[in-house]
Amino acid sequence: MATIKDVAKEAGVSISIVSKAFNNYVDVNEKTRQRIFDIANELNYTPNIVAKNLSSKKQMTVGLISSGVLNNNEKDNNAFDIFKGVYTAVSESQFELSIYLIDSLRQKQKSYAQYCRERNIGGAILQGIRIDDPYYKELIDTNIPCVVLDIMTETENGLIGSVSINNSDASREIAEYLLERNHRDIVIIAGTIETYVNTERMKGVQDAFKANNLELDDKHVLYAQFSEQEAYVLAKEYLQRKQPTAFLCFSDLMAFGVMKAVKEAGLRIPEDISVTGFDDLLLSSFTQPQLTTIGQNFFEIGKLSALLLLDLIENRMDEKHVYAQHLLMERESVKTLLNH
Amino acid sequence: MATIKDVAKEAGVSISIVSKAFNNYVDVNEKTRQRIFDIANELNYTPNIVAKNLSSKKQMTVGLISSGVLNNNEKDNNAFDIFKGVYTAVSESQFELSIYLIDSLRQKQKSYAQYCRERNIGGAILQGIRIDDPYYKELIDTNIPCVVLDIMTETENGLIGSVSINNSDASREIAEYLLERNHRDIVIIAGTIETYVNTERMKGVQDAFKANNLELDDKHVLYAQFSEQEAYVLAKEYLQRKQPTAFLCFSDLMAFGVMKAVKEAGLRIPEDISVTGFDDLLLSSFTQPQLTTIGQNFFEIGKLSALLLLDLIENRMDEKHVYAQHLLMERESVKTLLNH
DNA sequence: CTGTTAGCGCTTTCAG
DNA sequence: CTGAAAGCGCTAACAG
Repeated sequence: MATIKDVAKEAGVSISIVSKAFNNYVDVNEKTRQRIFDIANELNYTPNIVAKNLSSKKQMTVGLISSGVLNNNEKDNNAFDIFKGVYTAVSESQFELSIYLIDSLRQKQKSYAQYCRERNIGGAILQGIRIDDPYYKELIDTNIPCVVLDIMTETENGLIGSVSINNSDASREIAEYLLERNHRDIVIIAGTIETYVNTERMKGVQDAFKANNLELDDKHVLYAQFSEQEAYVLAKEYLQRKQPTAFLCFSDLMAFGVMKAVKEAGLRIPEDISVTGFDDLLLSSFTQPQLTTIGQNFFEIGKLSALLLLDLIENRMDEKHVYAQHLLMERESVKTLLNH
Repeated sequence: MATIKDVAKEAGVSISIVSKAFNNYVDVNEKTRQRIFDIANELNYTPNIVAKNLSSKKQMTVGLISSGVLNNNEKDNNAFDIFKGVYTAVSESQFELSIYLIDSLRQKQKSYAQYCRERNIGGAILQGIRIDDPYYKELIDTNIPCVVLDIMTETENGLIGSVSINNSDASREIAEYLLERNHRDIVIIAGTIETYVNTERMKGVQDAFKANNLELDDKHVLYAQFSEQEAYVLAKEYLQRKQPTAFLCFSDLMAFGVMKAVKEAGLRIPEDISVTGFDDLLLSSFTQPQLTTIGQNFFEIGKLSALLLLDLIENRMDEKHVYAQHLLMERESVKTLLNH
């Protein structure tokens, strides 16, 4: 393994010149630089990132801290798309990417701050983290720049950014979509209360109702913890008592559960009951019927968050929250009702 | 940021003792060790992995080099499962994981060997790599231990392992499955010729045919490059001339293409034509009809390959090729024909 | 333009 | 059991 020393010796210069040559310093004789490169090439030399990292006080790696991936529902590979987006953006920068997957099942989980300190991590992207996660708070309170996905942070630390779609807008759109089609008896399958995403989506629904001079009754809001199974159970229960014209679900996964319950109740979608989702999972275009839902581009979200993080690290960000685009994917699970 | 120095000073010992305490050396006074830990805790000290990596000559990180992930078909998230498996195994070891995603579209791609050298990588897992990849050859020729997935390596380097299902066995099984159901007019939708996986699967089919005293006609083998679209085109073409009783496909993706062609030809699956796949993608249980195929546990494959790599690195491997389990997933796309 | 020197934070002999 | 010292491969002043 050739080191900088070998190159320096072979080229008959000091190692600092070699270092400078490789770091594009201008004050290096062009001929010397060329000779150094030739020799480096010949020796198959390439600067050691680990050493570089240690000696330059700069932190050259960013972390992607992701919770719930390992024990995730296999139908949900959004995390993979986010990862690909992050990777793409980071690999085009000078930074290295380090990945830390958390798993509720895994005990010896170390604190995120410690994880970062150990690796000289200069900034992190947090995904799937709950706002009440103590490690999250701890990390935010360090001065490590962070970008969080799908949660809104409440600290006044200048180094926090966040990326998400505009959840309330998206939610309002899909609620209005149902309202325009004359649905009035809508059941909301919400996720986990007190979650940022849930709050925003709730707000969107309420806005849409208000805009139509309607009132959203609490009894029509069911909290299914973003779980397919839970949604299935709640919808099944509900259907034994009443039959709404539509279920508006805060995630596709929950919509799948609802669809199952509806079908088991002997009802047809969308003829008897309409269903909408949120996320646009891969499977959502393959359900029977295909699910009308809100599409998020997770690859893009990953990319945006990495870009935002790099901006934060270099202290030249314009805005701290960036919204990713969303799109109402109109498919087959909603029926237009007759106006009466 | 507390360093080892701070801890040493605070504890009134030399840094070498602190180092030893943290590395579980036995020759450290138990009381000293305890004091060091207490102080470290108090100071929020945690050893810096980068420095550790540099000073100890040992290589503490393994690489996952993965090709074709970024521009992959979105229906295919096997790479993600492999990744999760690798991550799981590596995170339970003392090693760090570094990921390198290649993309045919991406030019400034650096050689795998260089990638490893730059990061002090002590061993790598290669996924989605083609055997004729020049960088692959280069890496294999270094003495860096490697584990390759789904290809068989031909070098005599003692530090190469490989992991895959037993492709010829699996292929034979699914061919026999069709044969047992009295299919005799079978068209093989093969992948890319000269590919390890393809060769093995071909062998399996041939074995099954031979065992039944049948001959496989070259005219019944169509090479679709593992592409859904290509398979669709070839099957469509073929169906204009002849109508086999079954299509045996070397990947689920190609099976999807075939299914589309069959349906477009106005034929029913499996009533008119049976179809089988290979891989068991998530979608394969959601197609109409559900696809009978060979299931691979990619998470397990990832885990196995990481374990094998760690073994190789520590020079205590028993075998160089490990087979992962496969499973014939019997679903709805094959019909049993009447014996005549 | 180039070389010297002092680290980065840690591990690892080698003495004591 | 403990400490001093050399060094991992590189960067970054600071002189010249």
